[in-house]
Amino acid sequence: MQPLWIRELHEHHDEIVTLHGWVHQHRSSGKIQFVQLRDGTGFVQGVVVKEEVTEELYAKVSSLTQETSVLVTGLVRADDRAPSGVELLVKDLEIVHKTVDYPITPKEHGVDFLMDHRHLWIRAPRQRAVLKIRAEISKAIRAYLDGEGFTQVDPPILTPSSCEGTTNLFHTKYFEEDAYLTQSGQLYMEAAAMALGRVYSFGPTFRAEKSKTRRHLIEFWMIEPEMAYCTHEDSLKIQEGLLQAVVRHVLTNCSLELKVLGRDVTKLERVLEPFARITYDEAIALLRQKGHTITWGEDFGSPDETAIAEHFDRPVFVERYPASIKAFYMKPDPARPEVVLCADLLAPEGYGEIIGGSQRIDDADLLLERFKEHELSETDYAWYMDLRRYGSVPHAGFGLGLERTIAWICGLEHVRETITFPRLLYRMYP
RNA sequence: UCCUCGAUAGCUCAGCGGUAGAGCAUCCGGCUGUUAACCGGAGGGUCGUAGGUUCGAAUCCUACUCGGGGAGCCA
Repeated sequence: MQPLWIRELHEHHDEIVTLHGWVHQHRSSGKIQFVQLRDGTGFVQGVVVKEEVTEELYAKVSSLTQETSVLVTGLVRADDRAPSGVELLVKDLEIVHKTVDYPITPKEHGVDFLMDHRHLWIRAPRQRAVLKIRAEISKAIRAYLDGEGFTQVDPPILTPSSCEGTTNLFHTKYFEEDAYLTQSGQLYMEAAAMALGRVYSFGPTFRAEKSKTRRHLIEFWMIEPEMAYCTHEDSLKIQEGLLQAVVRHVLTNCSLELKVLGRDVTKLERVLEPFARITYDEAIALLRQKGHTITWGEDFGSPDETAIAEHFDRPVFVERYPASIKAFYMKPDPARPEVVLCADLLAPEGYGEIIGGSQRIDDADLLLERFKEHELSETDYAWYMDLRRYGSVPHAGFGLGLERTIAWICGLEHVRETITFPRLLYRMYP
């Protein structure tokens, strides 16, 4: 008999079917046994009644251990007493591989232990739910951007130098030359936008920072859209539309997973309303009002960002920062050159910055000036200057942090659970 | 790099100067509707490592190792 997936069971009530999967849990009550079976698509309970099966089958089921892989044949029937509403009355069972001493028991475990067993931990219902939602979020991001006329472009991962010149990069050799793992594909995406109009990258990014907080990974994924003939305002509309589409997609397609995670969906539903917006100036005033000591021209610290985000029940754009604390390529506000046309999007509930974006400098002379101010090599960036020499246009773009977005939507304590095998400070195993 | 907390049974922890404990997991027995099942029994430990104080150290002190949370940096 061709095995079915558990997610297909609802179409096979009162039929004899075969499932293939793993024993998630096993309970015995003397003359009746319950086997929780999982196959990656869902969970279902198998029931074995002693007086209805052979002694041999009953004994075989008695010997089942957690995570033993099995083929199970039985009758599908609805039963309110079963956790999923449907259960399988077991008629036959074949052990594919017997598991002995599975390390992750159905009790509490510490983070260190779980991370050491990440390759097994991902089998747990909560972890499965997060990875499932991650895949759906990725899908929704691509669907939205593709629908808005974007083309996916893949920038290089090995780069000759830093894109923004600030953070520490992972160093490696490129034959005789020095090379670094990318920390952002943005500069390349600007070139791609001039070729294809609207583009986005979707890939891994590396930061060799010794960050050790719930919001940081050493290796994480970023989506970097870049748009030609686009202003700061246009970019904010795309950012808002993108996140709303993502949240809407998750709410409609992942309700089971959100339930497993215990996520308060009313907080997510609020995201479908227009986002809050505040300028850097207003944010400084707000922080001083809340008792933070900060003066105009200083960058926000982590506690500052949290305080701003907590003030709103939706994501909030903080825009127009002082030019002096932002990246060299950001375009000054023509009405107020001391600030730049940029915005960071802070997620609600303390999940921090999930988007950073700006309109880029399109004037060659101004960009050259910025190179000098930041002591950047004109020869290294000659190709980037070319974009302002040959048909320069107003353009803007942003970077969306995938893992922070997932952590926020799933309501997780830490970004490390949003990726299958997180690369963390002092942790590269497994 | 800095601040802070921690390391005791396979796992989660209690014990905080006087012979090493519990729950879960494992094994054995019982139970016909379990939902992290329940009930009874058994096995299981150089208390992270190295020094020091003390009649006596898991417990106090020092250093180191490993890890958690945070700062800075950022998505």
